Amino acid sequence: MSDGLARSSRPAGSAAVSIDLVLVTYRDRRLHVRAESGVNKKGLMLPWGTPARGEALDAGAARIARRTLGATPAWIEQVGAFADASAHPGGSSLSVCYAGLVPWTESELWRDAQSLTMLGGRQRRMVTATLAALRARLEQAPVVFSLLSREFTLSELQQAYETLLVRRLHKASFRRALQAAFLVQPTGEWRSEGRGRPAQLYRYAPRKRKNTRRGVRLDQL
Amino acid sequence: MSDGLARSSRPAGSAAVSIDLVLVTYRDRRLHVRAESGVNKKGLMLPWGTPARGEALDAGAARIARRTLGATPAWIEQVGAFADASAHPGGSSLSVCYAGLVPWTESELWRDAQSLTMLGGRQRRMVTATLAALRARLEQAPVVFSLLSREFTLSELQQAYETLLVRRLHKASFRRALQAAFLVQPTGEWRSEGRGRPAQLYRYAPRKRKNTRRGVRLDQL
DNA sequence: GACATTAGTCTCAATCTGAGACTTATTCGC
DNA sequence: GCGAATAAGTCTCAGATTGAGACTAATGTC
Repeated sequence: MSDGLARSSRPAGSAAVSIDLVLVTYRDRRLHVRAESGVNKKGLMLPWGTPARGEALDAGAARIARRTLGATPAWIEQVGAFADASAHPGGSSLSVCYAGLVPWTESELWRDAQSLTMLGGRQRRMVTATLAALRARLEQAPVVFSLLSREFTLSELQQAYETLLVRRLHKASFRRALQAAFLVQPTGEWRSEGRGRPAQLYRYAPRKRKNTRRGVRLDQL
Repeated sequence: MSDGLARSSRPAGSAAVSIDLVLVTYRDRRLHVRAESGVNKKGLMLPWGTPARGEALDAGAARIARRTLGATPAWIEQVGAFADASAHPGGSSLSVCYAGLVPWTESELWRDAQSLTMLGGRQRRMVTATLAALRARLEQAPVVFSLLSREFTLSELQQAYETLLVRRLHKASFRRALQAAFLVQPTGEWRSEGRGRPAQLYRYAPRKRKNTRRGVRLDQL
């Protein structure tokens, strides 16, 4: 039973619609999500808005993202529609959730993705669904590269993958796969991060390569 | 610019919402989608409905699927929300699309998934998105098994995979992978399909097995 | 009974993978 | 300045995985 739908005085099939964003960034082995304090200072809420007249959903999501971040996310994609009983900060009964990925920028508004218990039920579910969707999409779209700044070290890249996958990867294998996929290009510059040998900087620069279609994987079913 | 939204006289952010189903089945190396003739006998339309008061989206989709098929689909999952300018048979401005998978049953209403040009623009996009989503989900959820009847031969199973992936698979490799994944169980019965050696019948019966986590695949990026 | 047809199996070479050790380059503590 | 600590980047190797293609098995057709 959807409180939102029941509460409204609209005809059945008509609903107050919101567009909600899960803006994700990565830093230091942690994912962060943009959230600010809620309507009446109680709890937190995700950035959200309402589709303008005649505005497509994607365009609306991009607009709200720009309003929130001051820039368009490196990657944005719809996660799905959510309409459960739990309340929405704007009182909408149906929310279309979008994931937006951006490189880290300094801000108070990033919250650790783990500790988002202060979100409302619907928005909390959206965060969970978004993170699951990102993990599932990892191998099909440049999700991880959208989370990093334009130049990054291979260790950073690997750590970002490890964070999203919640498991460790083998260094040599990871780099071998990366090399075989022609995904990155060294910039020629190096970054010295405190102690240890300086790391080569890379840039995401995917190049065409022959389609290596392999058999189906059935082991996750 | 969304005609649907612009046309309506509702306040911004309020929209007529529909739930649209892409009911998919498989037979004989072909995918089929349920569609019937449209509102004024013009063109085709997907089964759709309107969320009931206080009804969750998933529940609504299941209800419409039952109404259409007389039974609950083997698998049902949301594909996403669609709200573009193109018209919807019910005039809704926002449609939440669900994919529903069922084994083949004889009916006039199945249309070849390729030749659905007579659908409206929005619903045509939904079909495309659904098929893409199914292909992407193939390795994470028992998509293919939901398309087949309870008992099937391994050749049928492989052909269904080949249809969804739009490429051939190697017989021995496919069976090896299947065996390693402990996904199916022979029923002990055999089916003689005209000429050729009879095939053993199998049933989908996934068994627990140790998590074989492999490195990331980067070659699809 | 020969042949076409489909199911199911087997072998083998090539490729891919993960473990772990190894080399290189830098900072830190003294 | 020097050795230890630390992190980047490379290498080797054995074992697992893969695809090609041949091979055997069981059935219907002529």
